[in-house]
Amino acid sequence: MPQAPTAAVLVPAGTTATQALKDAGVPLKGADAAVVVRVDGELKDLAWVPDADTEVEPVAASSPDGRAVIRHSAAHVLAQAVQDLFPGTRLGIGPPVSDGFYYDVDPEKPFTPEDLQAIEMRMQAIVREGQFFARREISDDDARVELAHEPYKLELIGLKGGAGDAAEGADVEVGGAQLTMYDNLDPRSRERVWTDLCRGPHLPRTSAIPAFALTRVAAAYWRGNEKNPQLQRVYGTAWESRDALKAYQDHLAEAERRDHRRLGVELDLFSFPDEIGSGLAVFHPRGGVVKREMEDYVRRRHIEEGFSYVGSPHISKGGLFETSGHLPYYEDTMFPAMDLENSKYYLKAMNCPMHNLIFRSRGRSYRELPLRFFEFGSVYRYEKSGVVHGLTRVRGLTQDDSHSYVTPEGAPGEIRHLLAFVLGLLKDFGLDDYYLELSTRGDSEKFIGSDEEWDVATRVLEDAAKETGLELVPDPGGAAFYGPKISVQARDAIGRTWQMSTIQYDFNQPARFGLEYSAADGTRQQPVMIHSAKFGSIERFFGVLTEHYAGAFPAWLAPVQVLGIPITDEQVPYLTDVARQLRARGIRVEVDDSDDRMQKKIRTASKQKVPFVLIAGATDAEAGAVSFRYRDGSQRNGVPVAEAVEAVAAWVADRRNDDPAAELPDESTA
RNA sequence: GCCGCCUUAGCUCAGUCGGUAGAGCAUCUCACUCGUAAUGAGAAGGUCGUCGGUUCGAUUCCGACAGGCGGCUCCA
Repeated sequence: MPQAPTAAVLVPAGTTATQALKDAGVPLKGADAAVVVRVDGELKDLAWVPDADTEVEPVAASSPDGRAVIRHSAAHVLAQAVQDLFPGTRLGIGPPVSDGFYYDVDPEKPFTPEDLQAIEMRMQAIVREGQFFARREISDDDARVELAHEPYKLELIGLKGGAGDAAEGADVEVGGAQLTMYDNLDPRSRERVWTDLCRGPHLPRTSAIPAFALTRVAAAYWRGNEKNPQLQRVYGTAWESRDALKAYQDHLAEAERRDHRRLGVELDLFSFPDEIGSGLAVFHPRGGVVKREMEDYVRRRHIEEGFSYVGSPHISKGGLFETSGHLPYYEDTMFPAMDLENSKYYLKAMNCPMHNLIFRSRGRSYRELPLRFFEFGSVYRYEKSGVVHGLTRVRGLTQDDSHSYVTPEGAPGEIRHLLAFVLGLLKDFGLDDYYLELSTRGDSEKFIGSDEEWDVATRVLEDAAKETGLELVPDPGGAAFYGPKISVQARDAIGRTWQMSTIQYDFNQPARFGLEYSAADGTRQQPVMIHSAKFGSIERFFGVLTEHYAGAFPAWLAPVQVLGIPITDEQVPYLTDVARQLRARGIRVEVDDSDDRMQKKIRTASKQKVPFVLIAGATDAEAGAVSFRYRDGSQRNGVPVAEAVEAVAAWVADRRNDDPAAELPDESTA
C-alpha cells in the first residue's frame, strides 16, 4: 500500500492548503494525492485557509483517513443522486465504513435493483460535472429552518456533540460544536445545486472521487434501534484508484468462491434440507469425514489436557434451567417447552447445567480439583429467522464444551491453561487470523452477582489474555449474564469475524447449584467453574475452516486423501492394490474406475480438491511405481509404490496444514 | 423478528406478454482405452417451493405460508 506523504507542509496565513501543498510539490492527483490535511489531529478541507501560519500534514487518498474522506464524499454524491432521481426522499446519515460507505435514506418506495443502477449512473454524471464541495458554517437555528423538510437531520441537530453515542456514523454528520453544511456548487455558475448537513471534511470536487461502485441496498433501522422506522440503506464502495476498486471487487469475487455454503454443495459436504427446518444441517459422508476428523482430534487433545469425557441428554425438565438461571433470561431463544407428564421439557440450549449435576452427583474433594468435564454437547437455540446463516449461525449445533471446576485460587492457572490449549488447537487446524475479545459486564440488569465478584473475574481473564500478547479488544456489556468471557474472534474469507472459542469465568452457577468440595481443612467450599468451548461450535468451525482453505482441506482432514487414476482400464487392478496398501495405513483412498477419459478424471479430482492424485499407466505399473499429481498441478513421476505409500502416510500423520506439492519434501521432519 | 429481493431437472440457469417447459453440467447406457483440468452418441430426469384466489385455462397475475439471499436488530 502506498505510504502517505507525511512530510509536514507550512500553510501561510491567508493561503489555501491546496496552494501551499502545490507549492511544496505534494501531489494533488492520483492515488497518492493529498485529499485533505491534518492539523493537530483534525482533518481539514484542502480549501481551508488558516488565520496564522500553520504546519499541516497532507493526507493521501490511499491512506485509511484518505479513503474515508473519498467514501464520505461518495456518500454525499449518492444522497444527491437519490434526491435528484427521487425528489422528496428524506436523508438519514451517510458515513464511510470499512471498505466503503452507505447512506440511509427514506424514499417513497423501496429501491429496486434498476433504481440502484439509475442512481449509480446519476452519481457518475455528478462526478463528471466536478461540482465543488463548499463548507459553510451555520447556527443551530438557521440549520433547523434550512432543514425543516428533513426530519431525520433535524433529529441529528439536537444530538450535536454527543452524536457518536446516538448512532453509529452520526458523528460524521454533526460531530463538533459548530454545525456545518456542505454545499455542492455548479463548477461554472458556482450556484448551489445541493446541500447537506455534514461535519466534513470532503474532497475539493466531486470529480476527485477516483473510483466507486454501488454494491447493494438493504433496510436498516434509523439510529440502529428496531423500534425506529426502517430506512433504505444503499451501500457502495469507493477507492483511491480504479485498480484499488478492481482489487476490492476481485477480493469479493474470491470470497464468494470460498463461501462455505457454495463449497458445501460443490464438495458434497453438508446440506440444510427444508424438510428438517431452517438452520439445521445434515452432514453428508464427505462432510462427515471432515467433521469426525475434527472431533477425533479435539477429543484426543482434551483427554491429553486432563479432561474427562462425559455425556448428557439433549432435553431436560425446565427446573434445571431455572436453577441455572438461563430460563428467565433466554426463554425466547430456547425452543418452546414440550409438556410431558406434568412437566415442561426443554431442548437444551447450553450444557453447563448438566455438567453441574455430574459434579454434584457425589461428594467432591479438593484433591480432585481441577475437575474437568468435556463433551460434544448438542444444543438447540431458536435463532431468529433472519439471522440463520449457513453453518456459522444455526439452530442446532454441537459445542466442544468443557467445564473446569477449580478452587478460587486455582482459577487463574486454569484460565491460562485453557487459553494456551485453545490457541494451540486453532493453530493445529491452521487458523491464525484472529484476535481476542474481553466481554465484560454492562449496565443491563441481566448481569447477576456482585461488583466485587465481577471485578475479580474480569481481572483474572484480562491478565491471562494479556499474557498471550495477542490483540485484545474490549467488549463492554457483551458478557454472559453469569460472568465475563474471553473469546477468540476468527476472520473469514470475506473479512467477517466469527466468535469461535470462548472461556468464561462463572462464580454464579456454582452458588445456584450449591456445588461444594471438601477443602484440606475439612470445611466445605464453593468451586469456581470455567466454561470453555474450543471450536465454539463444530458447525461454525467447519464453515470457517472450509472458507479458510477454500475447500482444499489439509490432507489429514480431506474427505478423500488419495485418488488413483489409471491411464487405461488395464491399470485398475494395479491401482486397486496400491489403494489397498494405503488403506492399510489408514488413508482414505479411492480409485476412479469410471468410463471417463484420464484427463476428465484429473479434472474431476482437481474440482474435488483431492490432495494426492496417484496416476498409473503401463510404464508406472511395469516399474512398480506411481506418478503424483498435486492440487497445484505439479507432478512427481515414477515414484516406487512403497515410497509413495510412505510419503502419503507420513504427510497425513504429521497433520500438515500446508498443501503437498512436487517441490516440497513429502516426508516432513519439521 | 423487521425491510427488500429470490424459489423452474441433483447443480447452474434460460423461458412462457396466461394455453402445463429448455440448455449446460451431473446421472444412466453404448462406443472409445487415451500420460496430467471436459471423447462422442444416446437415454432418463421437472403436477415450474406449498396452499389458496382470479381466470374457460395459472409455472406465469394476486395473497398467505415455507425456504433461501442481502442488510438491520440479535447472538448465553
